[in-house]
Amino acid sequence: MNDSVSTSAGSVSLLERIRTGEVLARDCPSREILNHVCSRWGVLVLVVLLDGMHRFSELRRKIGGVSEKMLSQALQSLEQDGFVERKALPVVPPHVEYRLTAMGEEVALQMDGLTSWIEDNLPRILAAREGKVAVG
Amino acid sequence: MNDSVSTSAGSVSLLERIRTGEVLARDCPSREILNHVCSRWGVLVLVVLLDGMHRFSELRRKIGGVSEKMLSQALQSLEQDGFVERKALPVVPPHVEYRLTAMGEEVALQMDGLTSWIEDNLPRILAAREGKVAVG
DNA sequence: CGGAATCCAAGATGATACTG
DNA sequence: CAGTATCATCTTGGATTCCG
Repeated sequence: MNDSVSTSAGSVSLLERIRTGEVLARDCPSREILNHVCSRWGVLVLVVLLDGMHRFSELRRKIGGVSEKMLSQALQSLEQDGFVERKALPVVPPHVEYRLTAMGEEVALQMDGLTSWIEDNLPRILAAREGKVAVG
Repeated sequence: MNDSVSTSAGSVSLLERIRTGEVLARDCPSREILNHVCSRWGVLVLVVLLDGMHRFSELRRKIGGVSEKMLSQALQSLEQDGFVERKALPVVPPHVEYRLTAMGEEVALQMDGLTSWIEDNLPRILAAREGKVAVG
């Protein structure tokens, strides 16, 4: 369905709203970016890369449970969005380095704030959950 | 090994050992919480509720593109984690209110930081993308 | 080593219809 | 109004295999 916009005589066009980057608008490109950085593996990649350059297999080892395919996919999304820089050295065996761009470090700090908060408050959260679902 | 530090927290420098802690462990419950608040609709629900109490259909109207089912599901996850409080008034027609708990407001602030950053930097991000995906 | 390609299972998502 | 139930579909995720 169409959502709000253009109510009064004021000519607030859809394009203008999109240009300002409204995550609540279904057609805004920011939704896609949000999904990339918030994706199951994307957020973890960002947090790990805050620690500096990593090679593919280092990332894979640090991020518990990620498959090669998913890691590769997450890295590609983040690289396309300009958050991660990929440098492949022309050697044998292959040597590829991943690191955050300046912009990537900014988002990564946001995600680190989130993951840190969750880790710090995990006991509180789990306690709240027990009180809700336990009844059975 | 690198960091065997776990929950002592407090005196450990953030930038020195960028938490390779809980969220990176595949079996840690924090992963599930992370996925709830980072889910496609969960993050938007949190951000909207930062504005105060909302009814179901108000949320649905504000969050462009969400279906009833997905909104309902996101709200249930967030309620279970103790981030959202649901109050159903016994009237006809039904009247249900959703609002953030104290804990929910804390996470919501984190997510708001993220979404705001994305909105503010969308032009930069899209520009970076153009340079990558565009013509070969 | 660092992927890409393929196949398949599982889960997310959405439109529709229905209920209290 | 605020959901739930159902079914069809699209996307994720993982294991395997192959390549430079």
